[in-house]
Amino acid sequence: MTATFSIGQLAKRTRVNIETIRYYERRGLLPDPPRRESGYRQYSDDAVARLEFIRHGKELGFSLNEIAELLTLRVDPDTSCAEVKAQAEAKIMDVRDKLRSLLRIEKALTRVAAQCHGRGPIGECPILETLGGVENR
Amino acid sequence: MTATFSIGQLAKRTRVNIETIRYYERRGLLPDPPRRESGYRQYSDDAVARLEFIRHGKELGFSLNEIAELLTLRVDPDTSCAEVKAQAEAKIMDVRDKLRSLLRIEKALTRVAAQCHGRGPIGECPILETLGGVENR
DNA sequence: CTTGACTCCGTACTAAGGTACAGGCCTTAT
DNA sequence: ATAAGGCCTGTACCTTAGTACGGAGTCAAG
Repeated sequence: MTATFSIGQLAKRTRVNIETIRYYERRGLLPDPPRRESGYRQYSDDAVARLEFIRHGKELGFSLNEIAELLTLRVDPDTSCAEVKAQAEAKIMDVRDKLRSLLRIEKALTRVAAQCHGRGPIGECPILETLGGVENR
Repeated sequence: MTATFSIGQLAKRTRVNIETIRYYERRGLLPDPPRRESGYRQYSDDAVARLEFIRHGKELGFSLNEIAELLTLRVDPDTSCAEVKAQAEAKIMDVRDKLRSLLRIEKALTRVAAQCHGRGPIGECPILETLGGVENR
C-alpha cells in the first residue's frame, strides 16, 4: 500500500500549488523526495501530512521558518534532550498567547452576533475593547 | 483627561513604527485622525487600542484586510443587522478552526516536552501526526 | 531667534512568500 | 509513433506588508 505519486498528484490532494511545493523543498520544509530515473519526484503520504501541517501553521500566523523549527522538533541522538525540551516549551508559550488572543476574539464576535438579534443599532465598534490594553495577558 | 498626542508618541507607546502607522491610515485600518493647524496628526487612546488589536490580529495570521473587516464589524444604521450577524458568524467559524489547530499543536508540543524527560531518543517527528489528515476537523 | 528634534507628503526600496514562464525532456492514450 | 499533457531546472515576476528616504515646514528649549 501507501502508493507513491507525482508532484501533480500531491498538488491536487493538498490543494497546494506545484511551484509552491518545489519552493518549500528549496526552503527545506519538505525533504528532497526520491526520484525515478527520469528525475520525476516520487511522494508518499507523509508528504501530504507535512504539507497540511505547513498550511495550518501558516493560517495560524507562523512564518515558514517557525514552521520549519516546529517540524524538526524531535528527540534524536544528535541534539540534547534538554535543548529540545526548552525549544518546545518556548513554542508552547507562543501557542498559549495565541490561544488567549483567539479566545478573546471569539468572545467578542459572539457578543456582536448576539447583539444583532436584539434589534436596535449600536454604532460603536464592539471588537475594539478586545485585546486592548492588558498586553495580551 | 484622555490627552491627545503626536504620531511619535503613539509609535512609542505601541512600539509600532511611525511609517507603519501612516501606512495603516492609508490602508484604512486607522481612521484619519484630526490635525492641528500645522497639519500634525493628533491621536487619543483609542488609536492605541486599535493598533494593539491590529498587532494581535497579525500575530494570529489574519491579513490586514481581514483585520479591517473585523474592525468595521459593527451594528450601525447603514448596514443590516442580519448582514453583520452573518459576517460575525463566518469569522467565528474561522476563529474556531484556528483554535482547534492551536490546541492540537499545544498538545503535540506538550507531548514532545514530556518525552524529553523520560530519556531515550526517539528520532521520529512527533509533531507531524498533528493537524494531518482529518482536514482540521 | 535659532537649532535640533519632530512631522509632513510622496516616492522608492525591501523582505517574505509565492507564482509564472521558457525551453526541454518524460509518459501515456490513441 | 506521435501528440497532449506532465514534469524538470532556472530565472523572472508578483503581492503583501512594511521601511526608508528627501526636501520642506513646525515646535520648543535655551
